[in-house]
Amino acid sequence: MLTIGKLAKQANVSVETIRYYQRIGLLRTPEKLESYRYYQSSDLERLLFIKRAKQAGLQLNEIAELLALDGQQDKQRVREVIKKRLHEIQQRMDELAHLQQRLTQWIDECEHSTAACCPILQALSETEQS
Amino acid sequence: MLTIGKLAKQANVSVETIRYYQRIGLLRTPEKLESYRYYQSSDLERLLFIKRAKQAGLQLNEIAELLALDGQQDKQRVREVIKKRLHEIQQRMDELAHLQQRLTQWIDECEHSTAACCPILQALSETEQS
DNA sequence: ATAAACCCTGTACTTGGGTACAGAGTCAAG
DNA sequence: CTTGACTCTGTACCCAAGTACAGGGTTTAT
Repeated sequence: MLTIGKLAKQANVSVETIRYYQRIGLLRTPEKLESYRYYQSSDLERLLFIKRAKQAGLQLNEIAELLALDGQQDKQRVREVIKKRLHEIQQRMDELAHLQQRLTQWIDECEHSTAACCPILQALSETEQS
Repeated sequence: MLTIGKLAKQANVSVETIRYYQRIGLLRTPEKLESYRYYQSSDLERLLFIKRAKQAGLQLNEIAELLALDGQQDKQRVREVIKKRLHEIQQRMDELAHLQQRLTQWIDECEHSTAACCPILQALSETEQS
């Protein structure tokens, strides 16, 4: 008899996480059997699917979509979901690269400047709009 | 007489944003003068500093630290703040690069596979722990 | 038989950076 | 002297993905 605590232990997630997934409709909430709810191995499999997909960088709403697709062999749609995520990842990486470049340049300038006042603070205080 | 609305317009931020910065202690809240609060050019400068630092990818708590340092010529500490941010950016980029690699590989496999069932869903359903 | 360990529901809190009101007071232009 | 645009304080809400209880009931191990 798989209670929620044992299910949590087997998937190595917290009970609260499972309840959260239930709240957002990602996992079913089984009927009560004498005041407790009992789970099946299919619930564990689904939970493990979610865990792996999360580790792969997917968001819960995307995982929900994949789970809805599962079993329908809709390869096209699966790829679309993944490609959308890839696009977002690429965008975020581009942004971060820009920030990195700017900050690195500042550090550089600051390290090689002989000015008493830090050029970083100077740059941030300059009144011209970029 | 610079009221909050005019200050907001000059810095091109919303009134609510200014009030938020006041709430978290990033901007001062001037005394009331006959029921309204009036601002000075130093408040505008500080607000613009915040805006620029934000554009440069710094977080508000880091900006608060820089503002506390400002005028003290503490170049060392300024660099430390920026370097810490750079480190976090690098970590996040590494994470994203990993996710990107994994998802790209999956897309590839899925596109070249002739299996009826999508290999992505397969991978996510496999019971072995990574 | 009792206490620890578990389960239930429901609600509030977290982070970061704000946004969105409500309800009341005030200022300025026509 | 009114009306519309502003300001004030205070509170609630947004996103994502949970975490953290409180205050009950239940089951299991000793």
